Amino acid sequence: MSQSRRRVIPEATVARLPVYHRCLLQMQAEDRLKTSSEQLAELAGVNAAKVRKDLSYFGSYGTRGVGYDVDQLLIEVRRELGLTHDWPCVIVGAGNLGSALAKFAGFSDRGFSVVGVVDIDPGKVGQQLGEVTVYHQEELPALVAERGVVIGIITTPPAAAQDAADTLVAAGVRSILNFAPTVLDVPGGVLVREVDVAVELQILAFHEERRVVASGGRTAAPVTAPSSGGAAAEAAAPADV
Amino acid sequence: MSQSRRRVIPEATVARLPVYHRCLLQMQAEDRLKTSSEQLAELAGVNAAKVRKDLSYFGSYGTRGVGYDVDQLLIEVRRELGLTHDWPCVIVGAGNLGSALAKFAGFSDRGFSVVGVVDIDPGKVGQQLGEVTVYHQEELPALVAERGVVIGIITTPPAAAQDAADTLVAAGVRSILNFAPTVLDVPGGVLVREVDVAVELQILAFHEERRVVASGGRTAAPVTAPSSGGAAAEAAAPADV
DNA sequence: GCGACTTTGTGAACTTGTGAACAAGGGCGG
DNA sequence: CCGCCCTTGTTCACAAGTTCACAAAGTCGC
Repeated sequence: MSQSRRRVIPEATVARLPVYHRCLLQMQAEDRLKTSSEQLAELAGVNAAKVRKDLSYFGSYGTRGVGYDVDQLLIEVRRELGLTHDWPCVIVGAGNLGSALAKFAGFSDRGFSVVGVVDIDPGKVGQQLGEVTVYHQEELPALVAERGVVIGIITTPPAAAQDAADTLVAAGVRSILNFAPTVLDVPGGVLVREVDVAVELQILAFHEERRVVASGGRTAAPVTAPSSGGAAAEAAAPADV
Repeated sequence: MSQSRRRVIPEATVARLPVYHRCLLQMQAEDRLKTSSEQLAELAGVNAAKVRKDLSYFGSYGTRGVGYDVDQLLIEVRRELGLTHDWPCVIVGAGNLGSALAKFAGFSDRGFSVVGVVDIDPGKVGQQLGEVTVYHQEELPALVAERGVVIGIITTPPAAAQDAADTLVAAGVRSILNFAPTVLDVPGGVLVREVDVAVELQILAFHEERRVVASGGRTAAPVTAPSSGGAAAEAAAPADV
């Protein structure tokens, strides 16, 4: 009980931890040894109080009057995010996006390794995408079992996404990152995160449209669309009207 | 005043509108004429009450006892999202991801057209990515001005992202979709949405890690990580324990 | 050593978002 | 033409998340 008392980290905080992690990595790369909630907030684009509260959820080791030790905080955040070990992922769908992600080195250095790409098209099987090989989708269960895959990334066309999800779930994968524009129907216990580029564009379009209406066609009117919905960020600088 | 009375749509609702839009498109494709908040909720993976409340914000035309007319609702949602006209976009960064997005047809049919890709690498200039040509980044202002670009999509490496954003802003773009893992510093009035694959994976990893801890290593324990942060979705089906 | 200064950690108000419950209102059968 | 039934639109209470403000706690200069 004593160890699980702090163990209720709000989702909103969880979503920000990776950003802090990234900022801390950057600081470490710049040989910065100490930092403050103020600095971290600046870099992460959030409020300083929020940073402190977020960090306090897992009992962080800052020193009052001084700040945080970059290395130590990084270790804490990394542990909290489970980045102390490697996470094997599999990509379902070897189309444009799947290929791009497979070749992309951007998250292999952050604890995630793509152990394989699968596709239902036999013509794509055997292809080499960066350092990753394309297998047939039928081999997915074997891949999951042998390589200990825990996270599945769906980059199929929407019509094939549900099937991809079913295959992943059947193979034992319970964390899915879905790039296909479909709401997946998965059994309880399976966590899905949706990333839909079109949705993001439409949200931008909404505000853009609103902007024109609100300003009567002017071009430099500041919008008032505060960050929400997970990924929005509106610059807080004073408008230069 | 009478027309701007309803004009306060919460961000959370805005983020869901594109999903409803997608579901309605699907219904229309299936020649379904009428629908209910219940059906729409099922398809969109949300609560029925939420659907009704969301739709009521822009004074929707449902009929009590009957439901919503698919075509009409689609028109309303489309207007609200500003999808009645085309949104010209430009992609900055012709790497793996930028190329994939340029070739991707997935949002051209939803009102967004990529009018060009720009890069700082002269070696990439002139390439053809699907139906889009790669230009030099210096030509971005001209592209924006001539083609009326309103949305910029950044797919550069993180180190180049801020420069890309500055270039876009200088060219007059005020809506940016940022795929680079960096928090952008933009002037007031510019809206940025961040999409970071690594962040998404890390959020999944967090819950996966937590799952192991919570269940003592069991494999089928349902997590309790309700949707939040914009893109999370946990299956609500009863766990088959 | 001691006081002033700095920055954390947190309690509490406040805002935003959600889910349930229900009254209002329109269609349909008789 | 009337009443029943169904689904919307809305209200309300609660949950989640954010921001402020300040006490606790540490360091540094003198």
